[in-house]
Amino acid sequence: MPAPLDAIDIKILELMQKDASLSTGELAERVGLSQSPCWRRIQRLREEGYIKGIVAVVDHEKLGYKMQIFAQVKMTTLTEAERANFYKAINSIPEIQDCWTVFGEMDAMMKILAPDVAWYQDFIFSVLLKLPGVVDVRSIVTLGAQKSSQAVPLVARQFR
Amino acid sequence: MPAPLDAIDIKILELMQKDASLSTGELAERVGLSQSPCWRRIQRLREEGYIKGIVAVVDHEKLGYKMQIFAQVKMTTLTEAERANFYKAINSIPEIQDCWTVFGEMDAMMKILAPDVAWYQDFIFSVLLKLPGVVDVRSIVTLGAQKSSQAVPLVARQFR
DNA sequence: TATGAAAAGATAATCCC
DNA sequence: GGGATTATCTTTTCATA
Repeated sequence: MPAPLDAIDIKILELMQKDASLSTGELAERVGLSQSPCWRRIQRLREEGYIKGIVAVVDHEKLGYKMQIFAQVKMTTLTEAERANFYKAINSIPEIQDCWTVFGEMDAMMKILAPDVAWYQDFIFSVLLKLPGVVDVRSIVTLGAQKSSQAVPLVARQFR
Repeated sequence: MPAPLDAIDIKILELMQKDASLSTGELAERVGLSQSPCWRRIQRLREEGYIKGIVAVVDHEKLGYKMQIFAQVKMTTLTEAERANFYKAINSIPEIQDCWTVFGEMDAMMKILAPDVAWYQDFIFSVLLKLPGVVDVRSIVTLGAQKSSQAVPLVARQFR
C-alpha cells in the first residue's frame, strides 16, 4: 500500500504543476530537502500515478485555433459496440480536446478547438453529426478565457 | 518577425505535448536531427511562446477530486472595477480550473473540481453566489470523461 | 543561415551512510 | 533524509556546408 502524501509531497506537486522544468535541486531547496530525497519523492509521485506525466503546454491561439467551443451533444441509446466506436472516433479527432458524459438534458459535452466559425460550422456537419449515435448538437461559443488551468487544488478548502 | 513553423517544429511540439520528459537527444532522433539544432528549435519554440510552459499533470482523482462540474453563471452588468474584482476572485479559487465568457443565455462558464456533491453544494452557496455580480448558477455534472486532453491539434483538418 | 561534432557545465540517478 | 559519486543530459562553442 502506497504511503499517503505528506506536506512536502503536496508542495512538490504544487510547484511541478506550475513549472516542471525546475531542476530537482531547485525543487529540493524550495521544499527544504536535499536533492536525493526530493528526487526519490518525485520518482514515487510518478510511479504511484500522482503525476500522470510531464507535458509541454502549447499555445493554441498561436497555432491558429482562435475559438474554444462547448458542444452539448444529444445521443441515441448505444449498444456496447456502438459505444466503443464512438469512443474510438472521438479519440481520433484532435479538435475534440475533452468529452464528458453528463447528466441532464444532453448526453455528452465536448470541448472543441476551432480556427474560426466557418470551420466549426463545417465541423458540426462533416464530423460531429456523423459520429455514432449523435442526433443533435447545441454549441456554446466562448468569447475568451478569464482563467485557464490544469492545476489541481492542493489545499482542501474549508467552509464554516 | 519570428520564422513560421516548419514540419520539424510541428513534430517537436507534437511529441512534447505528449511527453516533455523526453531528452533533447531522444527528441532529436525522433524528428531526424542531431541534438544541437533540435535543442535550438525547442529553445525558440519556448522563447516565441509556442510552448507556454512545461508542467506536471496531476491526477485529480487521486487527490480526492472525484467530480468535474460545469457551472453556467448568469451575471449582472459589471463596472470595470467590479469586473477586475471578479477576475481576481476566480483566479484565487483553485477549484475553479477554467472560466470563459460565453455567448447566449448565460454569461460565464466555469469548470470546477469538487470532492463530492455535498462539498459542491456548499461551494455554490458559500463561494460561487458570493462572487461579484453572480446572480444565478446552473450546473452540469459530468459522470466521466471519455477523453481528456490539453493537446492542440497540429495537423490542419481538411473537409471535402 | 543552419547544421553537426565535441567540449564544458549542470543535472539526474545511484550508492552508501 | 543527507552527502558524495557516477552517469546522463543540457547548453555552449566552434568548425563546416
